[in-house]
Amino acid sequence: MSSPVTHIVDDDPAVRDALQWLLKSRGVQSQTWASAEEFLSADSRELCGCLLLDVRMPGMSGIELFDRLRGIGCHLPVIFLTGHGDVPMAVQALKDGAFDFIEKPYDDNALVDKVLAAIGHDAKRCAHANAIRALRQKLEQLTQREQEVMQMILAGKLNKVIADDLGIAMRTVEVHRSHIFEKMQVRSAVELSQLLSTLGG
Amino acid sequence: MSSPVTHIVDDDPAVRDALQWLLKSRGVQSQTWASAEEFLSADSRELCGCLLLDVRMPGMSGIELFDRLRGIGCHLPVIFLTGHGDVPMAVQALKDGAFDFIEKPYDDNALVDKVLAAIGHDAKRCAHANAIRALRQKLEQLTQREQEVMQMILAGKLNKVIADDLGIAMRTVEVHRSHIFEKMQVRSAVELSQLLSTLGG
DNA sequence: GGCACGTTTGCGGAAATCCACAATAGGCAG
DNA sequence: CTGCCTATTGTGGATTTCCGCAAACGTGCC
Repeated sequence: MSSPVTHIVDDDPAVRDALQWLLKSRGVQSQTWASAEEFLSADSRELCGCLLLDVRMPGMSGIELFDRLRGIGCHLPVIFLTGHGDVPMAVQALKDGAFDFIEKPYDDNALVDKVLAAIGHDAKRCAHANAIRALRQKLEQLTQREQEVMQMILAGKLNKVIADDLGIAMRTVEVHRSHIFEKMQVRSAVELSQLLSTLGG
Repeated sequence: MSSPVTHIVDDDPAVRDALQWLLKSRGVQSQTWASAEEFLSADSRELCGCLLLDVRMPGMSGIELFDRLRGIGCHLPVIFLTGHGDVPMAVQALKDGAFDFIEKPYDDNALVDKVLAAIGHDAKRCAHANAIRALRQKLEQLTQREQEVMQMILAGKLNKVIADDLGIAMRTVEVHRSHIFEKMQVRSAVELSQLLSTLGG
């Protein structure tokens, strides 16, 4: 897993530098982007850390970038920065899943605290995302037939019933079952069920 | 399950009446409370619907009431109303789990929409809470010993292992197992695992 | 054609689960 | 004291699961 990086998106070079300097002085790695469009061109789905986003920018606004990112499956925690934010905008942003919304001028310590909180939050998210990814990888190792059988196992059906439903011999179901457990690296149907339940959590 | 009610907490009788009238005209049941203290004395944990809360009130503020309610296990969705809200306050409220934050003067249609959204949201929460309650009720039917055995079943242990760990005969474990399935109304360890996984979801 | 892989099936046995019938023992309420 | 609940154990059998050994068939690749 990559180390957390705070991505700063602001059209003003002075602001970018000030933020980067502030974060660096507290030991927080950061990377700057001069526009929403620039950041969008990066592969943001793989990133870990957080996103410091100026609301008002020429071209694409921070809000719009936020929406776009969510649309393409990037769930990096976003902290908005704005010079003249109004309550409805802040409320909407947070309801849409923004992590925080800060008005300029900001307090250095408060901002760093929020960034650290966002990074901490994202660490959990990334860990969970990695667990999900590993699980999907295992699931993809299963053949079509094995996935069918697995569903029926999770439905609590006995091998005999599964065999009847699929119109195959019980022995075949047993073989599939064995392969499923092996590939999923579990030793019982209960473990399998618990492993899969982490997906829908 | 009780039908949803919007609880209005505001010290100004005119505001309370206006809100109640507005909601009634849209078919939304409501109940008014003249102060935070008054609402706190109600058994708010059993309520379904939402909470319209004035931020600034004599005595306990809306924000403080909100915190208190969360503290005592009331998770009714809260919509704050404020005459002169600032961004930091709105942000903090939403981060603490408030459902919405509206500035006065409010738009009637927008407010009703938000109330309806909150009520819809709470319907799901109540349904889930009821499921949890039913599950807890079943769990409480289990004796101490049965709960121990259940944990070990969920850990994927075989009856033989459970018997060894508890220092009792395998037959006894089988009896417990049977009782557990009966009381929890499931027919296999897999179903049990899935039933319990709804708790941690 | 040969080879790998997936799906299928059978045989037979070890191990585990499920269950009815039966019984002992302690705690607790009426 | 009696009845109910809980925990415990045993016997014996039906059912199910788990697994090694063996093999047949089709698809797709080299």
